[in-house]
Order: sequence, then structure tokens, then C-alpha cells
Amino acid sequence: MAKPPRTGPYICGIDAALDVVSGKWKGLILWELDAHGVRRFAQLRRGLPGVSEKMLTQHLREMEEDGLVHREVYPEVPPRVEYSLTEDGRTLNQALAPLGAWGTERVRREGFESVDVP
Amino acid sequence: MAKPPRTGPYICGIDAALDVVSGKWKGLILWELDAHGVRRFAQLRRGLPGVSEKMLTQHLREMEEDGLVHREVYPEVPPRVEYSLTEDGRTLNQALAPLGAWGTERVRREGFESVDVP
DNA sequence: TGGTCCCCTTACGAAAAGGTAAGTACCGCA
DNA sequence: TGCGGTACTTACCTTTTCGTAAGGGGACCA
Repeated sequence: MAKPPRTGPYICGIDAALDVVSGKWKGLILWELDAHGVRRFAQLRRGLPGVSEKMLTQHLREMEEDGLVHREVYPEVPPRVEYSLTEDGRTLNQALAPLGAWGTERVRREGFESVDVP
Repeated sequence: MAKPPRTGPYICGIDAALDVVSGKWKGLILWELDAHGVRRFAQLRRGLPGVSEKMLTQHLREMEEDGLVHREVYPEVPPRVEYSLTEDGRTLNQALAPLGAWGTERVRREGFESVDVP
């Protein structure tokens, strides 16, 4: 169920970076957490249209293991879990900014469908 | 055999950008073409340790369709095909540079295995 | 004559990723 | 009493991705 461990060495930095952001919702999770600072599970779910609970937990666990996301559990009833970016997560998001700008420009030029291009 | 068309709109620019670079070797192909300018099929194959011919052609065709790579066929015998980056491919590579630096730094700090971190 | 190089293409199958649906345990609210 | 909210977990299935192996067709080299 957990992500199978990477086999073989990284070829270059892009290789290593794509290894932690590839995943259907990881870019969006980074974006949401960076925009809001701290988010609870249900808030993230509402912010990612179409994500299933399984994928959301799975991605969050992998990102926690990769040191991008901090997970804080409050032992209350009902349970409360807060997610936020680590320092690594924030710098990754900054490194992703030019890529996001490139994608936004591409979507604009090519006239692709998009729901909300920030 | 071709890449199934994207279903649904893009959520943000990162989403759109990751859509064209996700693929086991695409980051490396971009890197190789940017470093050398023009490369032939067999040169690329030798530059990507472990890639199969099928994956290489498949990725190159998708990147051509996405407007990142230019494919020039010389009707000779034996055949000669030269690949190079389009303007879009070059700007994408520039947008990937910060991400590559982040990955390189991460590999260095975490002590991951790597073969050649440029 | 056989071998190698070039740039693929096709067929088959395994592995990984992702989707759907249900269940869990407890609480507040009506 | 039943419903909704909280944050998951588990089982099962489909889709997508990747790898392996083989072939092709002409030309050059020994």
C-alpha cells in the first residue's frame, strides 16, 4: 500500500524532484497548503475537486514520509488532524513556481480547458 | 498506443506542466537535448542508461505532439533522424531549472544515491 | 555470406497507479 | 433514534505505465 521504494539511483536533480511531486494530486496539495498555511483533512478534500479520501490520505502520508508535509494529530473527539508544509515543502513550492507559470502560459496560449488558473 | 487524451480541465499551471513532463524519461530527454542541442536517436539512447527503444520513441512522439521537441527526418539510407528542442521545450527547461536545483540539494542533504548530479 | 548499424513497430505481460465502495468508532444535534 | 461530521482503512477492480522480446529492410564492412 505504501509507495514502493525507489529502485536505483537518481540520474539528476529533476529526476529526484519529480520523484516526490509525481502523483495525481500532489501539486495541488502543495498549492493548497502553501496558500492556506494550515489545513485539516476535510478542508483539503473540499479544496481538491474529485479527490477520493483514499488517494488524499495516501498522498499525504507519502509527502509526510518525504519530509514535505507536517502532520499534527490532536487527540480529541472527534479527531482533528492539521497538515502544513515543512521548510522543505515551502522551498519545493518556490522551486515549482516557474513551472507553474510556464504551464499557465501554455494553457492560455493553446486554449486548453482549465477551471481556475491562479 | 498513443497517450490517452487528457480527461477534464487543468486545475492550475503546475497541473498542466506536470502533464507534459511526467513520464519516466522525459526530464532526462529534455536535459540531453538542451545540453547537446541536436541529437540522433541512437545518441539519446546511449545518453539515457537503461531506456528501451520502445519507451524512447514513445516519449519522443508524445513530446513532439506536445510541441516540446522537433523531429527532423532525413530520407537517407540508413535513416537519420535528428531531435531538438522547440522554443517551448527550451522555456520549459528553463522553468525546470529551479526544480532541478531543489532536487540536487535534496539528494546532497539526504545522502541519496545518485549517479551524476549536474 | 554473415554481421552490424539505423530507427523504429508490434505483441505480450507485469507492475504501478488510481477509482469505488464499504466499514470503523466516536460524538453532537434534532 | 437516526443522521451527519471527523479521519481514516480495507478490499476489490480497472486503467495506465513500463519492460521484454522479436522483427523489418536496406546498406556498409569483413
